[in-house]
Amino acid sequence: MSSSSFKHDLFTQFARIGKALGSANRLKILELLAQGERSVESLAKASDLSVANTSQHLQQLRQSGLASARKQGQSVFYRIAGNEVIRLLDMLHHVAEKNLADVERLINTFLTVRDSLEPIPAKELLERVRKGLVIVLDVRPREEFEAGHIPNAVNVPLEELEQNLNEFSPDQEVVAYCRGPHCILAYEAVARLRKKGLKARRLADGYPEWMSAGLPVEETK
Amino acid sequence: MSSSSFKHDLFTQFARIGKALGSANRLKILELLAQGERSVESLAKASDLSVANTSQHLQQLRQSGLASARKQGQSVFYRIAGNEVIRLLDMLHHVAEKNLADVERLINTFLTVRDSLEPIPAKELLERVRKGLVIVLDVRPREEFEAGHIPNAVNVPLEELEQNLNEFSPDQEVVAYCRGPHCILAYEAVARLRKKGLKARRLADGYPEWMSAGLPVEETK
DNA sequence: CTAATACTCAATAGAGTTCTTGAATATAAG
DNA sequence: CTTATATTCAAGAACTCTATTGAGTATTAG
Repeated sequence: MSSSSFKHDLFTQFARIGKALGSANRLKILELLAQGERSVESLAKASDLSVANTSQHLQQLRQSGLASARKQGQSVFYRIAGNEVIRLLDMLHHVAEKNLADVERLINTFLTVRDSLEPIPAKELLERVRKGLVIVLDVRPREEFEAGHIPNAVNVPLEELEQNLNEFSPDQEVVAYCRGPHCILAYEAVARLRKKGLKARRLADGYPEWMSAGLPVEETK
Repeated sequence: MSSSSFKHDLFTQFARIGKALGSANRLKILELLAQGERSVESLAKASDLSVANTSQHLQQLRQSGLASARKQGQSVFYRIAGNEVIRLLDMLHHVAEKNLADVERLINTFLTVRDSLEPIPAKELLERVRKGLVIVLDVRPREEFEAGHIPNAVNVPLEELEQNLNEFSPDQEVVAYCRGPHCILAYEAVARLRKKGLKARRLADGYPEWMSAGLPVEETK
């Protein structure tokens, strides 16, 4: 059957992508790329790898169709190849949270206070926003925020959160969200806010889910 | 920052799943599992690997949370860990089709006749079914078919297609579908039908998309 | 033109993965 | 109790992947 060779070739191609997802360092880099375009050096610094090593990982990501690159001057800027890659990463997180006991444990121990950990559902958030009870924090990159966000949300990309921590009052509850329901940015924002003694929670879903649930949306023009 | 160790641990866990997806043979096995529960020996035969090797791959799939197992008598039956795994695989196919030129080329050369290759959109199919112009072929496993399918569709799981090829008349157009829009089962069904000289096309989307588009659905009780 | 910067390339040691082989274990059948 | 069947385990050869090192290339700044 000639189909078996076709199938084998096809699976070999799929495996290229799988392989690219099979290294913690590469996933770390992808996560950074998902926050926006970045140069090799900046990625190397942020992921704590040597420049040469980072460059090699980036080339693998490019060859497996997960990232693409643009040269400007002496710098090369890499970015996520498309939205489908972000959805693939989200599914990866989802499967990990659901099927790997270690992951659930990790997340729980990191977010220390167990009982206030529950993510807030979209509908509940909407009511509380209307009543002015919570500040909604959007930790996605600026461009994504501007393309559409939850009404009255404040945009503080994760990188800038540290510098803006003082802007939040300790009495006000903060609800953070980002892309998917498994987006690590939101987890991390919550963790950092809590460390500063703030009341912080996560939105149960991310922006795509909010949008496709038909909930109100605001755009920056 | 203690968060960096947390993040590293988390990515290491995610990478376990990535690694599991990073082998053509393991993906082949997963694809078989996606068609239904199977024993180690049967998987070994179907994927043309030694039993010991298959067993090792299956253990990796289990440890990475992609598959689970059940022992019955002297056999061990493995199955896909959950629906989220099927969606993960679908996203993997999607990214591959979209971002790897090799994959598009492969699919096109396999489905030989380029001009009749276009998948049929859901709405068009619905009309043609009403007029009795096409046979709709559901190649998913029996249980999934019974849980819900396109009205008047015929269920022939891919494994049984070869034996039932004579049931189709050469004048009747056949439209095959399965799970997601990137499900390989449908591609393969179309290829096999065409090889027999039948007029075969693929539905542009899979059953989940058909359902969530609010199109009519039939159940076997 | 020279130096500095940003990145890639090539070679390589060490670690990890794959597949094979043969033995070990568990269950069922005679 | 013995044998057959289905699966797993363990060890090892061949191969692939990762991170490091130092050199090489391209672009900009002085």
